[in-house]
Amino acid sequence: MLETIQTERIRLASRAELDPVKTFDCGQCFRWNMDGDGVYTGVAFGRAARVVCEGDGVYIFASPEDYEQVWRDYFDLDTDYAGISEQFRVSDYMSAACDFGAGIRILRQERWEALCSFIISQCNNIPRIKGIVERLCALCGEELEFMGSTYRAFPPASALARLEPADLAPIRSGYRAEYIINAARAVDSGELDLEYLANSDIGTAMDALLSLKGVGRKVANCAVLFGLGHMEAFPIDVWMKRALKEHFPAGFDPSVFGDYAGLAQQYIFYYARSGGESDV
DNA sequence: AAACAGGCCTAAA
DNA sequence: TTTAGGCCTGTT
Repeated sequence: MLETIQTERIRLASRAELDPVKTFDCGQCFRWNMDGDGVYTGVAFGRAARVVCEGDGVYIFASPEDYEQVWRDYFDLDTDYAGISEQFRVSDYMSAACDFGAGIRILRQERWEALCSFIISQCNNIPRIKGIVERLCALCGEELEFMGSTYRAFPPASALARLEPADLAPIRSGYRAEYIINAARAVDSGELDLEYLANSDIGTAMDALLSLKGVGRKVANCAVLFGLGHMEAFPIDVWMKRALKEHFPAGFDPSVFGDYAGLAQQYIFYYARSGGESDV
């Protein structure tokens, strides 16, 4: 009998500050699922939680300990996104993107989970990425109980380092299996120190990640932005390429958006993906 | 049925 | 330094 975790309902933020739908469905994370009418349940850092909207507030069901140790930081609640995004409004298009994406928060995800998830993401769409990640967790993630259901933690690098690529056949990740195992071994052996890279400059972190087989510029940028907390990272995928070409025809340098360029990237990306970019 | 996907790798100019 | 083709699996 597992011990029951005492969950409480804790206010996270206003809905203006944190929009769960945008935040969980903008493509940055893969383990939050809508259970119905705006209720999301997810797992991160080996803890499960449920996020709900009520009135103009967003609340989380979690233990107070988990809130302090995990969720407060995870949702980046001490950062003023609205204030920061003022400097992104360099054009009508950017203003529209900022307004459209208002409420998105860059989740401060687990380092290894972010790296591994974005290795999986290459040449895949979100439903398939989520499917592969769930099967990976089912294969070797630790079980946890939360509000009457069983969930699985994301497997640590050490658990995957022991496996061979062929062992990942059940998760159907295709040619990415080799990349996953290889990266897990690099992390597990200490050859790739993600904590160190989270605390070094972004260039150092990028160079280290790019040395991994199966990690190119796009995946590395996502890993440093979503997993290592380097908010100036600016991942450019096919959607971003299209949007930037159309709205910054003279060329584009992410550094114009400063230390939080990654947030600007999410606004542009989310806006482009929802098809609103042709309006301006 | 064949092409293409929220890249990356290798080989070859 | 840029480009083409292949890669697992899944969907259209």
